[in-house]
Amino acid sequence: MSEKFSPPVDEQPPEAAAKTPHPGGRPRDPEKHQAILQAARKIFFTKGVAASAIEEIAQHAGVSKVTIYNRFGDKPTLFEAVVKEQTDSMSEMLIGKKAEGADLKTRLNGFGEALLAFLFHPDHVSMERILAQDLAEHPGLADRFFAVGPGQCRDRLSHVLSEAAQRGELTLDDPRDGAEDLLSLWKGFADLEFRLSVRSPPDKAEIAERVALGTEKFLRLCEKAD
Amino acid sequence: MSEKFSPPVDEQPPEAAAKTPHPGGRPRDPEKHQAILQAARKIFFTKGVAASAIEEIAQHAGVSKVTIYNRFGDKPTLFEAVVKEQTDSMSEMLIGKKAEGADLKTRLNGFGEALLAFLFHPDHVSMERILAQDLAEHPGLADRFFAVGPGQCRDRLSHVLSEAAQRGELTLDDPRDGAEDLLSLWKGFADLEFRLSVRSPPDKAEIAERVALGTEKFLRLCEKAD
DNA sequence: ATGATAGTGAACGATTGCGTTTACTAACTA
DNA sequence: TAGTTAGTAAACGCAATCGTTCACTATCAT
Repeated sequence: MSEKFSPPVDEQPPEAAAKTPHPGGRPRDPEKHQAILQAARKIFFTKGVAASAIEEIAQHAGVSKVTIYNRFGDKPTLFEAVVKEQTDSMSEMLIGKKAEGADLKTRLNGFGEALLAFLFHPDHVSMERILAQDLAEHPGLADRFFAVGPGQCRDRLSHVLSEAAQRGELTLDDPRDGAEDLLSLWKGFADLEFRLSVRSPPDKAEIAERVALGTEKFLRLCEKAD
Repeated sequence: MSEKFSPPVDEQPPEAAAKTPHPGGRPRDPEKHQAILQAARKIFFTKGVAASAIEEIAQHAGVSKVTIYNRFGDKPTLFEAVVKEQTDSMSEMLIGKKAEGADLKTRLNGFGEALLAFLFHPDHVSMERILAQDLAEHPGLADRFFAVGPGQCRDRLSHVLSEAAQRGELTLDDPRDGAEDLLSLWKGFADLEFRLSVRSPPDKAEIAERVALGTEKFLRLCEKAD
């Protein structure tokens, strides 16, 4: 695997795109880019990186194998592009859900439901599986992924709790530990079951129920923690 | 991968071993069997099944490649043998720790420490990583592994809690849910960090601290749950 | 000693899949 | 129309690895 987490070689900064529009010649088909990433995600996350053949991805994307190599240059680089796309969408989701609402419980539930819907999505479960393997082989990547993924997620929740504590809405020793506890209660045993393919992905209702129960337990825990 | 979870073809029932001792000919070297499994575990759990070469395992075990094929016949079968060995040792551990002790907290802590020491061991973390990938491809295996692994673990803890509830040592709606909560609090965020190779495995002291904190929170939760 | 099984080392055929090259067509600019 | 880039299809060289076979040695029971 590669040692970097960088974008594909051909990717241009959004602003530079205007400066270097079409130096002449046939323009790239933007749909192909998406098609490749989509197919790569599906294949990579299903069979694992090592077991995935570039040619299969090409075929699945309706694209020539050479096109993939021209655009991404490498198998590891293609994989990193897929991972980056996924983590970006997670960041977007976390920003989108500002955890607004009337009381604390409602706010937490909103945050938790959005988060679990993302974490328990088959695509994400698969990615975590594959990525864990990859990170074990390349320790350098682990911290970088963790920072933009689970770490960011915990910190954001921790911030929500911290604010609530300042407003006197709950008592809390350490917002960071609190966030970890809340996340653990939300995910619970189901997390393991999804990862091991014992259960099929949950629907909205099941997620809402999990989150509600978890939030309730967490708040009960805080009341007694003063 | 293979579709079954059965022992290697050559394995004999323990009793039959006396009946069919040595029909003549050179006896098998029992040390080689262990050496192969040990090497296979190391290689499989480090690089993944697909990326592991039988020849490397053979070399690492100080054994000829043909010997492996003669004994296990197949790569998937070898992998299954390794997994079986691991789950067996987990069952042993769970039976060994009967969760005995003076008060409930001590008993739970004893159980939790033994369990986490096993779950957070690098070998087990690696196996769960690799296995998750394999189970995703072969759903039939998932339930069978879950039953002898995490499922058994949860049920055993659930039983401990249930008994305690009957003795009036704690109040509990559903021992099964309680067990899941307690497990979640014990594992916490650290579980994810180990799986993603962000943190190195914990020592006894760290485990004991995690477990103590988790147990405390859980018991606090139960007191308020009546 | 004889026959049988276990084990080794080396070579083999077959397959797979990476990444490249070649020759060709398609789309766009000047 | 000429020049340039994007894309395709097919074939190639190359390395890895599976699972097998062969010839040979080692270790046991009778």
